Amino acid sequence: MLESKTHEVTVDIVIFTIRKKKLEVLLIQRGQEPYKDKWAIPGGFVRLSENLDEAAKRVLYEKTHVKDVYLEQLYTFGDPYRYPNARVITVSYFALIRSDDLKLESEQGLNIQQINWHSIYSLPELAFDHKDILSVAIRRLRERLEYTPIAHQLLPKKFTLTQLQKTYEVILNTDLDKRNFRKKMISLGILNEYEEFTKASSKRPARLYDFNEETISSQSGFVADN
Amino acid sequence: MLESKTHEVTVDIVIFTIRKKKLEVLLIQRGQEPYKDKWAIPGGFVRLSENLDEAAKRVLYEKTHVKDVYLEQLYTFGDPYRYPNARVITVSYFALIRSDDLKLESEQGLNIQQINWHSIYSLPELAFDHKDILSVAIRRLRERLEYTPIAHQLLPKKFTLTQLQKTYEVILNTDLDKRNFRKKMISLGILNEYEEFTKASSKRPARLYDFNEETISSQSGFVADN
DNA sequence: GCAAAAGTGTTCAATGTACACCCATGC
DNA sequence: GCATGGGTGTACATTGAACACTTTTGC
Repeated sequence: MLESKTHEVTVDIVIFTIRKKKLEVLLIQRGQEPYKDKWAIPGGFVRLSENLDEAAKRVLYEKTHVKDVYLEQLYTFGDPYRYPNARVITVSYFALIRSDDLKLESEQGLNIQQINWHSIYSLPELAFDHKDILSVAIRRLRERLEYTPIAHQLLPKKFTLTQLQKTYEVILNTDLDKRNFRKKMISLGILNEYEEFTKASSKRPARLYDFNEETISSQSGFVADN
Repeated sequence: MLESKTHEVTVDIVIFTIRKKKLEVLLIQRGQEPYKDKWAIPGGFVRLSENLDEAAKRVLYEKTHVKDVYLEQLYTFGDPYRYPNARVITVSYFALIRSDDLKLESEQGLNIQQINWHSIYSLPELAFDHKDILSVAIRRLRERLEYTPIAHQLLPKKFTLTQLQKTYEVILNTDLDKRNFRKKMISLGILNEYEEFTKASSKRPARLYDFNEETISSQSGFVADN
């Protein structure tokens, strides 16, 4: 029934970004069987010489050419039938990137048919058990957002409180109260406030902030980042 | 440097209990190299025919002869050098059992040298990266305790609020206020109150409670339990 | 002067924390 | 009657939620 005699181990990486005011995930359309033409979370085999975080980092780089991003291990999927005709155990990760850091499509080269962002609310049919992986990823992302400053991974170095709030709203898929949100963020003491302002677009300039350093570095309980 | 050409996949299971008013973990003393005589978390290879939860359940059963316990996947460790001369990727789990469900030592048979409970505060030297696995497990256990009724896995079917509180205190390694603890637990609405009382040991009898069914079954977000 | 987004405080409810005494039983 | 653990309530501080108007700018 199973053709392979060994376990193969892959990493699959759920790559999130915010684009067009939506939470989107990067998917690749498969060029061959199984699940030809279905969309899949980017992944690849773990090499014998690398650890899991390194494998995830490498695969992420191969697919997106971005480095230095938030990467966190999620969960390991190993149902014997998740992958037809082989025993493939996959260690899933999630990553956050700024979508404009990524020069998609263009230099992606040859045999990848399609690589594209998809809103998490209108997903195509996914290959394998990737729907499960994605739902674990979304849950974890939202959890992290509440307790850690990961939002900084999706924002420019300096940002306005409104930008920050929009990021939270998009990820959590709710509206937040402006005053309460600002009060909360400021009281957390994780932001630096600058005397710089957006120079404007026909409205009142907004003050710029960033996350302070200690906050960012302490965020990584189980993060492979560097 | 690495002898193996393939990944081997194991599950390692951090098995907790409360014994002698301490949080303890089940360890096995290794009989051969590598790490001969060092203590290790129980584990075993994942068979091609079984999924990860099943593998964990099986290994747990083989080592302890207990079934129907709380089991939750923790994290996957895959450093190429974590296991000498082989590439062994391990999916870690944690489990909770009532220590008196386990008839240790006796019928454990032949070639296991030693299997024993160890307080998490006075651990022997551990093999491999098992210290890391254990610290992830402890963190996760404490997290779960705050949000889910896993404590019922460590208690008799019916228990007193004092027993419940002691369980929390031992796991969290803090003292809790009796009145606040009771108020909190009762206000959560997850307990059933009985008209039964401990018949006593020279003090006032205590009322018995249990966790209500829905609570217990909904606890398993990512639990392999049955 | 007006459109558009930035910025700001108070009230109320809910939740968490600190804390000390009486109760029921077995001996 | 006393030792042992069981059981209970109140006051205060902290946190989260609801809510509307003024400010600054570019045009």
